[in-house]
Amino acid sequence: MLQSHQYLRQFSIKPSVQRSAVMNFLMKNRIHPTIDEIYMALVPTMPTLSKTTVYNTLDLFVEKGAVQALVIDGRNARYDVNISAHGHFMCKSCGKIHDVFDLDASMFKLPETTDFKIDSVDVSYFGVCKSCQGN
Amino acid sequence: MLQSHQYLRQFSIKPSVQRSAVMNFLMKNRIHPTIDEIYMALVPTMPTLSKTTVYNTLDLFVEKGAVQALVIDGRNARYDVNISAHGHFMCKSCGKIHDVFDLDASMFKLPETTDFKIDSVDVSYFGVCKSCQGN
DNA sequence: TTATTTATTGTTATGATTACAAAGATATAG
DNA sequence: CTATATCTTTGTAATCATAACAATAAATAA
Ligand SMILES: [Mn+2]
Ligand SMILES: [Mn+2]
Ligand SMILES: [Zn+2]
Ligand SMILES: [Zn+2]
Repeated sequence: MLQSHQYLRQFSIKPSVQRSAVMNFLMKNRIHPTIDEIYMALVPTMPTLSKTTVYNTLDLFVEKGAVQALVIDGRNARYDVNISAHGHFMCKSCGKIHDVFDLDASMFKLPETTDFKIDSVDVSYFGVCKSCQGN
Repeated sequence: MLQSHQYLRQFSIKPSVQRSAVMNFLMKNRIHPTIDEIYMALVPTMPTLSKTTVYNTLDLFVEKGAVQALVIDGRNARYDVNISAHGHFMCKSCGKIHDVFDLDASMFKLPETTDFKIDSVDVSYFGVCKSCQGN
């Protein structure tokens, strides 16, 4: 499997200890985590880690195109190391965010409107996930 | 043109003075405003208006289905009285949000995945708008 | 080594949203 | 009409995510 520091170099990001740790977490926990979730997961083994560094790191990753930021959650920014075109589903009940891969590729085509220079597309679904439907 | 208080009654919302004013603003200013923009626009002519009331009012409108909340802006919630299926474009430079109507209807069809009970779909584009491309 | 750049940290500020209780307005029963 | 219950608005305070900023530390270049 591709190591986090190798992946970072592909995007011209110098792999510091903190950056590698954040990227490693993203690669192994593909749950679209928030800044706080990343920080809370890493700080036990990196006691000097600052949340500011997590913010800086993710901003850099997005700027360099190594991860994508999701705006599906109105409250927090969420991050996805899978930068391929795919949709997301957010459960209104448990808040978990799932990938939606079975979308037609045309979903991510740009519309005919030429007034805008479009860089990225977000396709977001909202509803109730399987395990929450029982409640 | 449909009056705001008539529109509210269609969604079983009692039209108080504040609610009608907020809805009237949304109907006449289809710019996907934030809570703060709505409050700032109304408070000069309604000096006792509370921002809490604007929050409560928009929450009620969304709950009753009279407006849709957009998550395209990571910072603020934005509201749209146009509840038909259409996409949005956000300019990274000026922050303005434009409607994208020329999307195929299939964009808003639900995917084959049956594990999720899907209530709504958001299609959001990000980039630079025409007038900001000159800079 | 020394100077310069880059990365990380901690503190503080800002701004959006929520929680909650009090006050005011409206509707309804008697 | 008047009392009572319900709905609506208001104000304050708390919470929480994020940004700004300066100080420290580490890495790199000269
Ligand atoms: Mn994903
Ligand atoms: Mn719109
Ligand atoms: Zn769920
Ligand atoms: Zn613009």
